[in-house]
Amino acid sequence: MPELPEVETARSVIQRGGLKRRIVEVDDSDSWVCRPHPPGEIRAALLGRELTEAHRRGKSMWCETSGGGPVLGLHLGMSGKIVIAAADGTELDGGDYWDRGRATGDHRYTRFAVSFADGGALLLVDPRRLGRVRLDPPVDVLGPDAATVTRGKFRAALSAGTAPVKARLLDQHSIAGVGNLLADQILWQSRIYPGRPVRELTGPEVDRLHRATRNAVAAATAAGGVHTLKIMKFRKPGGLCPRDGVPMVHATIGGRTTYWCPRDQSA
DNA sequence: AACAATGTTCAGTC
DNA sequence: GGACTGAACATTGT
Repeated sequence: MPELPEVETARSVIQRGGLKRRIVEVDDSDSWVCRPHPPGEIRAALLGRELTEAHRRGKSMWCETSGGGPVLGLHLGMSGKIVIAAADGTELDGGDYWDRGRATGDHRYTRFAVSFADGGALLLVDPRRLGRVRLDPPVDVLGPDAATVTRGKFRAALSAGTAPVKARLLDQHSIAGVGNLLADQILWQSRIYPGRPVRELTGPEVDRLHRATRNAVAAATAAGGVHTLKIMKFRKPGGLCPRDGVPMVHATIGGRTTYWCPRDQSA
């Protein structure tokens, strides 16, 4: 589920409801999600502290903690979401594709939990268990955030190499935050073939990609998630490009299923 | 039952 | 060492 827009929603939920509450219990028993920390290590580092600030870069989130405590890194993986619960049982929900239609309060897939002194909690709910919780995560290795990347930084990230442009857009070290669906939207909006080597892109094409990236991220964030992107309506078998009515085609590019319009995104 | 899934990482190759 | 590719990871839904 989560690309940059969903992660930003989750960060906002933590910022709004998860800060300044004393931590009295932590369930870090899932040693896969909490790797490389052994069970109890994250718990011991957080007990008695508060989360004081929630940050995000690309798809990575992290929270500062009080009293000179460690940074708590949170990653939603392929299917995670953050739930903030209040003592009275009400929930602030970071939103989740996988939970649409499912009763609220269904936390069968909780993989990590922080309980607060006021009776509330912060939960990482993640059916596919590819999310991750760790202390002091490395965030400096990420590229510039896709929501705010400047034209100059964007040009630099796409200036050299032979990788398909879609693979480069998905590379979190180059640009942080673009996932499979955003990438298809960005390339379709820019009318560029996803398999084109970045080295062959012209200056105007790179600038189109930059504008499309900023636009797609802003639009999806405002509308509530990447599932609201225009391309979702025709990014499927039998889908027709709304610009010219041609059937979309698909193949694996950059290691991921990719849809494009063979008419105006020609190789 | 087989396959794909909105993500990351690691081993292998050039 | 750097760039790049494809498989692996854990689990669920179609």
